[in-house]
Amino acid sequence: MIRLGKLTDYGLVLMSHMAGQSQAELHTVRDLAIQCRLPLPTVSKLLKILLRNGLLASHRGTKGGYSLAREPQQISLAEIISALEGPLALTQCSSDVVGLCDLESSCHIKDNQRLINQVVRGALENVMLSDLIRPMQLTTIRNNRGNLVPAIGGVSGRMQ
Amino acid sequence: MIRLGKLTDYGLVLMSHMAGQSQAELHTVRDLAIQCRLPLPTVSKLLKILLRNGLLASHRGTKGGYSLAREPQQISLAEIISALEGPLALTQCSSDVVGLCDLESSCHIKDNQRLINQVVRGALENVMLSDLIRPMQLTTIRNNRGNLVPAIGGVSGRMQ
DNA sequence: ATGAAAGTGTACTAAATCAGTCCTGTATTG
DNA sequence: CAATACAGGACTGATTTAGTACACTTTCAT
Repeated sequence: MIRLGKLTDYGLVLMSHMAGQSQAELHTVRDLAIQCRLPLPTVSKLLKILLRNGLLASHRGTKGGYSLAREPQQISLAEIISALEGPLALTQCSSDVVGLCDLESSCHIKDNQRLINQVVRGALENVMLSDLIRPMQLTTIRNNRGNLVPAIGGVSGRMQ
Repeated sequence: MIRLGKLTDYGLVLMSHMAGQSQAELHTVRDLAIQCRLPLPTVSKLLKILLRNGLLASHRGTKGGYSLAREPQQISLAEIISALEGPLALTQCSSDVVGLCDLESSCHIKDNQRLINQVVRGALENVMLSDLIRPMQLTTIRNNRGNLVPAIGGVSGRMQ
């Protein structure tokens, strides 16, 4: 359905791992690689990307390492995923040149892409990193059309 | 954010085009290719896939062609996208072999992937093909956590 | 001070995936 | 039965992704 790259997958593993421990704790690339069973250079690469996108904080030198920039419940999957998948958004419209698509009025495609993107992003913005490290349950709510939409519900029921 | 392949994009163009006309109308590959300005073999390939997934009906022989299998408001983007993107779901977990990820209890990754997938799919299941062929507006609703979630609202306001 | 530990940035290569094309076959109509 | 149009699968080239390597900077401890 939605294809997350392997690297993104690894990124989620790493972030989840760090989220499972005290936020301030520093994790070296080496430790993370060992603990998460991932190749070290790859882990390094991922952490750099996550750092650049403001999801991690780093400390250099001996005793250095990475830590989460914010608390797990303040970091959404949308952030992690878009950091790692790049800001690619959807495929560029069939043609960036205008006037090729001469249908009467159709080809709202570009708008639609933006829309689809927003819908998906919205869904992912509501799943937090903290949701990944404890039992979850998927509940449903009704949208303004009356259809059921899946939503995350923590075990502690923060319903309103 | 989410990468739809070029082919999927084309597929949406084709489906939208057909949705813009009476449902029963037959469209030949050739006509669709010309009208949508897409290469004919590619259109052919896409229609075959959409057919196999039950989104189109086909009629062979002279005067044959393709038509929508259902009404546009009965076909969700989730169906179209997953038909074209394949049932790939998310990347297979880092290892299909168990016992490699030896963290205390972490690595709910597999579950999480399923969850993320469900959330995204849920969002896309509520955007219908018919939504793509007329002005739309994106509204928001609150989920059970109190966060705002984007949702599709047709111009005719089918709020409840 | 100095050296070891650890992050930072960039560039490159191999592998996997995707887009696009072609060809051969089958069904339907007139 | 011939023309039209769908059906299925195989193949190729290009793009993207994964993975790796290396040269550099910062920090800490002795």
